[in-house]
Parts: sequence; structure tokens; C-alpha cells
Amino acid sequence: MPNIKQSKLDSLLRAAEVSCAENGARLTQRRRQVLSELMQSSSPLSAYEVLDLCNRSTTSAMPAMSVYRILDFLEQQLLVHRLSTSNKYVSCAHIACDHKHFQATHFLLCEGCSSVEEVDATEEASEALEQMAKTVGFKLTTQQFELSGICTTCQNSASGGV
Amino acid sequence: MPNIKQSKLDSLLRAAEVSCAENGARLTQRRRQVLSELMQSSSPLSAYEVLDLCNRSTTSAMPAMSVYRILDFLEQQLLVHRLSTSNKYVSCAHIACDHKHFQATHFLLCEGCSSVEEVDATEEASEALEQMAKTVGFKLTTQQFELSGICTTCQNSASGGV
DNA sequence: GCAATAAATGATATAATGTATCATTCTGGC
DNA sequence: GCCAGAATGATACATTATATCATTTATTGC
Repeated sequence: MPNIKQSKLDSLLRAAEVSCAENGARLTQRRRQVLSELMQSSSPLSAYEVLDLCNRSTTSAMPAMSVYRILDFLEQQLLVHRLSTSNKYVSCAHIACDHKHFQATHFLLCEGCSSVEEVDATEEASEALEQMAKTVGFKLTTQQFELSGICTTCQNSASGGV
Repeated sequence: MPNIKQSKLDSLLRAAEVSCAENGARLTQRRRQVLSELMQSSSPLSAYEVLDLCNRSTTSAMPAMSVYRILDFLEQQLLVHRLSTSNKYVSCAHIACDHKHFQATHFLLCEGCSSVEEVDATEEASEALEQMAKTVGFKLTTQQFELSGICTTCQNSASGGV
């Protein structure tokens, strides 16, 4: 279910290519393919789900190893994010814009439709959590949360499905 | 490395037994064994790590399936918590006291010594996160965060390890 | 352009983690 | 003791992830 238009996909991939080039890296055919599948998915995908999608759309079979390698690469390039609670991957929501990942990034996971919303941490939330950690002497280093909830769409379509 | 005294361990296990009984459940020998290993560990353990520890201390080998079943049981009884970012388990910090899990529970993971601190969510943090979700129309259902950082001990012993 | 080098991918094997299923044993109530 | 249900054992298998070495593809210096 391609939930984005071809033109949109193309421009995202172009932006990703530029972004890689700026880091002295290359967005090869395989990497583009993996990233493209993630961009077209409305929900996070596991490594093997990505693999299946890739092998469905092409003739030359990709080995699992390659998918893991490529996902690692894409994550380093900040083109995809890994959700640690589900061991799945989503393409970054800010590939085409000039958004930088200065703050912590959080993910809102809809229990209804499995969609994911990527949001920046607010000052208030970061501070409140830091304060909470401080009360037991902890000094936070990184923050990335995956929050379960119900998205707007699913709240309205009371049924709770896609 | 048993980081708790035998007397402490015994009283924790007794409390766990009582807690189970109150729910009409039984803390069997196997379940006690698994819980005991988690209580004695200073850091979270994976299912297979628990399995190895159990099989080291007894003659009759426990199958992996049992460990998973028992961990599920103990989690339902709120005697252990599952850390979703690492797929590991820790024994609850509040087995012996009358603490109830009314609020969300968070976990502070020390990058230095791998220890875990269990803390209740503060009002401020919960509210700030809810607010953050609200800005994109999300309604949160559950919250449990695993925050990386450095614990007091490791901050002081600048070396950073146990 | 072409060899030398590095980067990326292919291919195979295997480790690690988690679940399904059915058989067996244990437990409490009668 | 017997029965029903709970708990565990045992086996197989699905899923997820990594190690390793061979091969292919791109880049650089000449």
C-alpha cells in the first residue's frame, strides 16, 4: 500500500542522496531500494520484512546480511530510525527538510493502525525527565522514547483499525 | 556475584510468595528459582542468561520454554519487569514493600555498570509527555521508559566501570 | 584507460532468541 | 485414590541477528 505519491518518493530519495553525498557516503542502488521500501511503508518494518519486500520487487535476491548492513548504514546517515522496542525500522520524517536532530527524538506508536509519528522532545519533557533522574543521582546521556497511544485518525474512526 | 545478603533474598522470596498467594497463584520451585536469579543479579538478564544461571545451580536441566513461561508469569505478578529496549528482565524493586504500581514506572540504565534503578514517573514528566503527544493529536495509553545515563557510583568513580 | 586499492555486496554458515505443540508430571479438592 | 486443572518437560521449529570469506563494484593515482 503505497501511501505516498511517486513524485514525493522521488524527491525524498533525491534528498537522501544529497544528504549522503554531503557525508562522503553513497546511496547505492541497494541502499536506495531498502530506503524506498521503508519510505513507502505506513508502519515500521522488521529487517526481514524489508528483505521480503525487496525480493518481491526485484529479480536478484538480496541476502539477509545485506539488509542488516544497509539498515545500519542508513541509520548512521540518520535516514532511518530503529525502534528498539519492536526491533523495527522507520524512515526519518525529516529527510527532505533541513531539520537537524539536535534534540532527542521520540516516536508515537499508534496501537490502532501501527503508524508512527516522529516528534522532537519538548523542553518541558526533557527537563522533567532529567529532574526525575536527578532525584536518584542519575545523569542522563541519551533519550529516545517510544510511546504507545492512539493517533488522531484512529481516535475518530472509533473502530480503531486502518 | 551475589550483591544481596542471603537473609535479604529469603525475605524477598517470602514476600513474593505471599504476593502470589494473594492473587491465587503459586510461586513454585521453578518460579522461585528464576526469580531468585534475577534478584541476585546486579544487572538485567536475558531469558537465556537466566536459563544458564538456573542450569548451573541445579542438576535437572530446565528447557528454554519454561524460562519464557515463568518470566511471563512473574511479569504478570509484577514481580519482574521486562525492559523492552534490551529484551531483558529485572526483579521489581518493590516486592517487599507495600508499593503499588499506580503510576508509570521508568528505568534508569547505567551505561557504566549496567545497573538499573526503578523509579516512579513524576507528575511533571507524565504531563509534559502527554502534552507533547497532544500536539500531534496522540492520546497516550501506556508509558514505560528506559533512560540511559550514568549512576551516582559511576559518576564518582570516574573510571566508569564496576 | 588501467592497475591498485578500498568500498560494497554476495553467499554460506551458524548463533541467538522466541514460539508452537503435545506429552508428562504435579497439585488440590473430592 | 481419583479427577481436573495447573505447571512443566520435551521436541521441533520460526524468527532474528551475526561471523566470515569470496566476489563484485567504485575510486584513485598514474
